[in-house]
Amino acid sequence: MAQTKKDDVRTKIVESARNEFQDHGYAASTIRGIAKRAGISTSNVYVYFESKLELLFAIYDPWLRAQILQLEAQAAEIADPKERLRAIIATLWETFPAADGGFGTIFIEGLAVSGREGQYSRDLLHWAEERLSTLVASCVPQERADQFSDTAFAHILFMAFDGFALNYGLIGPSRRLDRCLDLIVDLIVSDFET
Amino acid sequence: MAQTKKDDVRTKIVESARNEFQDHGYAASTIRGIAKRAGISTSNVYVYFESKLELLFAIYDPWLRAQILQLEAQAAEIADPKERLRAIIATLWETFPAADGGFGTIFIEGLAVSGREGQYSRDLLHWAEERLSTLVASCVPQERADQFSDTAFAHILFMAFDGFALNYGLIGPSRRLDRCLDLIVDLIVSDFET
DNA sequence: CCCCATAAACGAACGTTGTTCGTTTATGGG
DNA sequence: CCCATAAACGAACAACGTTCGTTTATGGGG
Repeated sequence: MAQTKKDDVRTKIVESARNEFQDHGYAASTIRGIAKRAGISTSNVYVYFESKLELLFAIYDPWLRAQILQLEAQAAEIADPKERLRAIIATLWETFPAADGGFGTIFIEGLAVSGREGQYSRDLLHWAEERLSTLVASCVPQERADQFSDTAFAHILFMAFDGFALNYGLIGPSRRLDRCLDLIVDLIVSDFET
Repeated sequence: MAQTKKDDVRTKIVESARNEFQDHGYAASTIRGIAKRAGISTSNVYVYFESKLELLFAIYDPWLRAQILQLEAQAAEIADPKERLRAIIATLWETFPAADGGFGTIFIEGLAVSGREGQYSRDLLHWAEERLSTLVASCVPQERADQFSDTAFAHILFMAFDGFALNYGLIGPSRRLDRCLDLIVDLIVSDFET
């Protein structure tokens, strides 16, 4: 009966927004800039996305899920549990904040700026913590398995990810991160060494 | 030779800003609202503070320092090391984000929104981590003292504080926090029990 | 004690922003 | 081949942080 929403327009908006966010961060990116880069009018963006924040989620959700799945694949190839655990946490605290132009950082920025509606990100966070928890459990010595039977540790890791991502955006790569990784890994699998 | 900046005007601005931030958060607070509440004109705020972000720092810096000093006093009265450690981390992850209308949360929000100039907050973060590190060291068993001789653990605690503060602002108090506290404390002083 | 240079204080304005509105234009089912 | 419908558009709205030009109060020098 009328025009229909076109997948290629939606894709163009998403791609344009991803580039703008990576170039300028969330707050400094404008809907006008995103629309211009996509080759459409400013107001037409709102035909496809309700708000700037929803646009960010549309990019971040699949991005994080892909990152987690990729992390699982990489971890599976590391035989030593201690080494594997270190790689997992290093990915979360070091790689993610810096990856793809600091995208982890940009999402945290967007959440802090626009957010007052937790429900959006809650499902994603739970999913990610569940996967991360399973991953961590595979690195923990048997006698401590019961301590890691729920998602509490993964929750702590993710909360700290928020902090590292924020700091990465404000200051840049942390020089103390290696020491933090050594410490947290030692706290968990030190029994293997002694 | 002319009018001088008046301490009571400056104080009124700070008090007004503190109330506005607590009522509406950082991004939703306006300079106009702060000025009106302080009983002065909008532009006069800029005679006393360079920007909205600097105004936030002027409030947050002494606030955090006072909170840390108060934490030190409270911790000193807890004899049992394990209990003391739990109280310290609980204060950082649970009390701080919620205290004074979520002020810890509001600062993280402000940093994420306006921040591109890490130097401002860097000194404060280092100071806080130094104090926190000393505090934590007093709870750690002797045989693990070398692991806690630097600020790495305090840094992790603060990074996670960022996450908990952010989540408190977006979702509200975490129900899983007790489990996280149990876990992190057990990881550090479990030797005392077994 | 009285100026007056100076800077606080002010109202208006600037340049942006995210978002909405009214209109035009393209299109897919009858 | 229509035409109701919704995509697409340009202009406008309301609100923001910040700046500007002017007015007004004041503290040190005569």
